[in-house]
Amino acid sequence: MKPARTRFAPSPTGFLHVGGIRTALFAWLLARQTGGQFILRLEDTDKAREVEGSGQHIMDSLHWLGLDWDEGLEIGGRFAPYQQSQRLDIYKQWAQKLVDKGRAYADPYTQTEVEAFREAAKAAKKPFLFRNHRPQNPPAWDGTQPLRFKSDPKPYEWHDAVMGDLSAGPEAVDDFIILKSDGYPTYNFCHIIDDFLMECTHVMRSQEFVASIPKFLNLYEALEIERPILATFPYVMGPDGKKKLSKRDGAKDVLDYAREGYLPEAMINFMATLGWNDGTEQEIFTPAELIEKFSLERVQKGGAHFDEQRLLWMSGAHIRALSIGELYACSKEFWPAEAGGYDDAYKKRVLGLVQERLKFFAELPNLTVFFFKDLPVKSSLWTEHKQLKKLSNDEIKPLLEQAKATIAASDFSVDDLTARLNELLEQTVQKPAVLFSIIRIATTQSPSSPGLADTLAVLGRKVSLRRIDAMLSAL
RNA sequence: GGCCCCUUCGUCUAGUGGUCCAGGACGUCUGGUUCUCAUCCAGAAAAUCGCGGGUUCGACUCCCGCAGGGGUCACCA
Repeated sequence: MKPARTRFAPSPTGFLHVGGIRTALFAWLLARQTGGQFILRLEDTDKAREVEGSGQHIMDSLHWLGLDWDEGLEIGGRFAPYQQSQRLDIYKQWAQKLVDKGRAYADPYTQTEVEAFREAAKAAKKPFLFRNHRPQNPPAWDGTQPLRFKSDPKPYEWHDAVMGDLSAGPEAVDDFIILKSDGYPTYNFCHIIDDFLMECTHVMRSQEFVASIPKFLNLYEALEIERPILATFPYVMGPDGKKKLSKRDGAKDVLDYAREGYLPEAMINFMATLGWNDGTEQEIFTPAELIEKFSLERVQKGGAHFDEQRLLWMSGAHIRALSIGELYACSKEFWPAEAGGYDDAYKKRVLGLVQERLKFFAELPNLTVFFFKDLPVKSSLWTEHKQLKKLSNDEIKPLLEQAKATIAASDFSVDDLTARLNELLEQTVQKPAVLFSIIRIATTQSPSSPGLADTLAVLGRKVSLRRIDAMLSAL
């Protein structure tokens, strides 16, 4: 496959959610797979909608996920600048070419007048076509009026790398504004210029643009530029309902997942398999595998719902696949405050015990506090326990005393602890559900914990016995 | 309303005329793994393949119609 030059061209109107960044991911995947380039371009031509700081926020999101770009914002490149607001002269030149060829004209109407045309069309239940109102003798363009493309309506058939063969009639082609009266170009115009100048081989974007593609096709012809490969992605849908994932319906900022301690490779895996699969039964992919196996042809045509459960499962699966060293490196910012005084070796042992129950790192404090801090005695743990609620304190106390003696005699290796605990089971003729629960609750004061012997071994003699004593005096 | 697109278990999907009374995964449920939670293992329930017509010996797969859903018809991208 020829090296692909793909691009991600967001507008700085806020944060990126999973739906938006999946588009970036697919474009990146293709560039990496073919040994091509991935370009990051900022489409900041709408000053009104621009949100301060979102350019940086978008870059942060891409950085976190490891979607690195070869040209574009921050780093520049052969076709700099990569920010459309700094390329106004370029668009003006290209627009002038169109004017010279008689393929663009000044729009003489006021916005109110155009709005009236639109209303009339709507009332007549007809699609609005500006070209039906194309002026006979448009005024000379002086830069203060919007400049419109003079279209050449005709039917089109084209191929989309994802959607397949598409077609539309001439009614899909209309005169649209290419330069606004404020001097800024519209997306419809400048993305075509930039993609051409930046030598993009593929234009990958989401579904809302399909209806405009005939217009773009018409413009490519007028500009006499070869059109790139088109690839249109379906939406990522909200968890319920039929609407696309959107900020106003609570879609999260991708960086929220970073803050909650999801692994970037898990997010990538999740996003990639939302609407794509390799045809095998493989579910878990590393980024490298994705680069190798991704293909536009296997992207679904229909929208896929965002499934939080699946994300959680996938995140846990990626966490489980990490070595302790890797896991530890990722866990740095998520430890409970009390862990500050403990050394790396201790924390790694703790991590080893919770790795298989961790779904994302923000869960770390809840899962591990008791390894760092004596928790207050919590009576509900006894009263709500299936087995223990049937026992009185007088029944529990001697068992815990015995357990204390047993544990005190141990060298606190997991094996020795296990062996002694098993002996105790026989001596007391208790079920593990009773005996182990008593010890577990006494030493952790938590509703759940890793296995008892493992937990005690990490806690150590001093802490274990201290907590048992505290429990004993509370009973 | 015109035009365009989409439609397989709750969800993500496999499936390109017979190997599919539809396979996998998430989730759910059941059981097991000496305690809890999780992991892991085993098993179960779960899709009349949107509906109706064709074509064919045979259709989830091809054709036609319909329905539902979505998109679009901005000096937003």
